[in-house]
Parts: sequence; structure tokens; C-alpha cells
Amino acid sequence: MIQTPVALVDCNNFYVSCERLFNPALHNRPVVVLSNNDGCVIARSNEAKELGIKMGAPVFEVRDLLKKNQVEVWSSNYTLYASLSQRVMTTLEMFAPEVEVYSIDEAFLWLPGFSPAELDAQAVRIRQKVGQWTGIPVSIGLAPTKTLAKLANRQSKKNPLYKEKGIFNITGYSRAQLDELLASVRVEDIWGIGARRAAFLQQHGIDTAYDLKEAPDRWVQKHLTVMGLRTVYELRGIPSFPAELAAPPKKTIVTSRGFGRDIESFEELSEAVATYVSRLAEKLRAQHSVASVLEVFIHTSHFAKGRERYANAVTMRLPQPTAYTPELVAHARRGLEAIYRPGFKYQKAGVMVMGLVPETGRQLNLFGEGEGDPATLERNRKLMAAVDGLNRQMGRGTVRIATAGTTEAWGMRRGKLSPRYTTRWDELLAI
DNA sequence: TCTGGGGTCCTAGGACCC
DNA sequence: TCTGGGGTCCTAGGACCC
Repeated sequence: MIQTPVALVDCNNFYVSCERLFNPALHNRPVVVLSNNDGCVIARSNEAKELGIKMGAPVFEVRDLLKKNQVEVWSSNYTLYASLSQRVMTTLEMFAPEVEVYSIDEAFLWLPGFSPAELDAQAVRIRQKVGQWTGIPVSIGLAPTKTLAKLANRQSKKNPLYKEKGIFNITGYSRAQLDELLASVRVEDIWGIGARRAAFLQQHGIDTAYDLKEAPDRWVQKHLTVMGLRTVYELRGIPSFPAELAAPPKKTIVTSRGFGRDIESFEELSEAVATYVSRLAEKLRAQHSVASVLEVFIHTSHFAKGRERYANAVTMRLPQPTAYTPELVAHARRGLEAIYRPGFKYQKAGVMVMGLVPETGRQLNLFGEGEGDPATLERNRKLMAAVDGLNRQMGRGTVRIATAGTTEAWGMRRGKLSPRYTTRWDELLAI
């Protein structure tokens, strides 16, 4: 059987590239993009990486470094990134019959019928076309398995000989060539091997991808579970992680956020929770699911020293599965009442749903609790569809439940937010 | 003063059943 | 005093990913 080669296409420094697209002054300069609440660095341009700014670094720790080097600092703008991501993915879909959108900035492409040399040429065309149509630079790794494609992709960025080309192709490698490459890759740089496993493996003399490839199956399975064993097979060139071409519906959905400032009052906390529930219910309806279990959690800062900490969560089984915002909000409020303690400075809250089932397949509760009879159910469904439609067209939060409040005084800090160039005409025209 | 958010999978252990 | 064994379901915790 002939194996189908896999390409991993990865957008370079994606969030930074998005910001640069609409702000050419950011080219050839160190740029970072921050997490929610402007807390951590979550994307860096190559220039910023060279300054030694680490991924995930808290802003207050690198503030001097940023200032001294006149680094451009931007708040994250997910609306913009999601929109550009879609354009990139649509472009990629022209080039392969099978595409797995793996994350906001990465996709696996299966490219049957190409020789190793032809794959190279095809990868050049993909890069060129994505660049032309979206302006986003990408790197491409080509290999017989997903794990090796990730590894090859990494080489295309790290290896100075390939950096300019942005393509690294190991589909034509001999066994000896592949072994040599794997021996140069540290075990912590393998997809699926995190810091904990890497430290463990190093203690057992396994330092490189080559060492791991050669480790005995039984030992690997015992210590790294079956997932670790699959990673090892993939290093050996045996595909063990199948293509996931259609995203399966989510099994859990979470909406949580740290506050822009600490919250003490129940009412403000309740407003935040209602806002998060509304957003969560939208996500639920977008995948045509209803939830049977709802969890609410709150906590004070993990980091604040000298202040008393408090964290609690409550999990509720709902009378019947639902995606109806008012009902979810009412349950969440009751849950919050159960765990709220006055006198603490809360830093974060969140809501989560589990036990998701398809909207069409749900069991009706015959005893009139919750949303009740089929006619009410249908009316509520239509109401939510109308609300979702309006919010899609007019912008998130145009129509909202009253308990969510209107001020969001506790909302995120986003001091350096770029306009939503691709989704809001008014913001594009304002620049 | 200031430290993100949203997911998945696997395993062990307890509850419960026959 | 000795005190089965196997199956299922659920949950909590750990590890990983971007």
C-alpha cells in the first residue's frame, strides 16, 4: 500500500502576521501580541524572539525588555485572527482533497499521488497562493505521518538552510537520513511529548527523537500510555493518528475569563457569569447541541500574596437538556449563590457544560419542569435563533439578556487593540 | 499593580452489580 | 482466621495540544 504524504501547513507567528497585514509599519520590527487582559505574551515576531522574549512570559516581567527595545505591543484581537484563519483554510482546501484544520493557524493536508519532488513543487505553489490571497506567510513540513510532518515543519523554521524557503520535505528520505534527522531533534520537541514526559524520558536516557523511536513498545506503552506508543509508531513512519476531516461536536464547552479588575459583589459576579453563560449558550447552539450538566466556578487570584484565597465550583444536572439562554442563566445564578462567599476579591469566573447531546435527539421532560412542553420549546428555539442571527449580523452582544448587564465594568483590559479590519466596516474606515 | 483560554484523551480507583 | 472475580459506569486527576 502506498502511503499518502502529509503536509503540515503552519502560519508563521500567526497573530503577529495578522497585525502586520493591516499595519505595515510593524514589518521588520519586534512585535508581540498579548493574551486576554494583556497578561502574557502569546505571539512574537522573529525579531521579538531574538530579543529573548519567551512564549507565555508575563508582561510585567518583560516590561523593561519591551520598552528598551521599542517592541510593538498589541492586545489580542481574536475576531480578526479567526476571520483571517478562515481565509487561509479556504485557500488550503483548493490544494488537497483532505484537509484537517488542526488549530487556528495550522492544517494537515493529505496529498495523494505526488512523488517527493512533485511535493516540493506543490508546497511552493501552496505557499505562494496563500501569500498572494491572504498575505499570511506559512511554513510547510512534508512527511509520511502527522508526527513527522510536525517535526519537518519545525525544521523548516529552525534550520537556517530552509528558513527562507519555508519548506522541509522528508518524504524521500532514506532510513539513514531519517535516523540522522531524528537524532538531532530533542525529545521535548516532539509533538505529544510535553515537559513532564520529556524530563521522565531524559532520566531514562532517552534524549532524542531517535532514542524514542528505538524504545521498546511495551516500555513506552507502560509509561506514556497508548497515545505515547502511537507517537513512537509515527516516528517510525507508520501513520497512527488518523485524519480528522470533520470536527466532531465538542463534548464540553467552557467560557471563562479573568476580570479586568477584582470583583467583590455578588451582583457584579452574577453579571459576569450571565455574560459568560450567554456566550457559552451561543456556542452550544452553533453546534446544535443541548447540555445536560452545567458547572459554575469562581476563584480569587492564584498569585496575589498575603490575601486569603478562595476557589469553588458547583456542578448541576439540569432538569432537562437545554441550550436556552434564560434557563441556563437562571441555573447558573443559583449555582453561584451556592458558592459565593462575601469578602473575597474574585479574579476569575467561568461556566462549563457537559453531557452534550444533539438538539434533535433530546429526551423531553414530561413533567413540566424547565422549558416544558413542545410548543414552548419550539418558541424558545426560534427566539434564540433570532437572537443569534441579530448578534451575528450586528456584532456580538447587540441583543443580550438583562441580567448580563450593559456596562461590563469588570471586562477585559485590552489596552492596545487593533480594529477588526475584516469584519467591521466602521472600524476599517476609521483608520 | 500586572501571570490567557479552550479543548482532548487516558488511567486509576471507587461504586455498584451479578 | 481464611473472605471471589469480573464487568460497567463514573469521576478525578494528570498530561498534552494550540
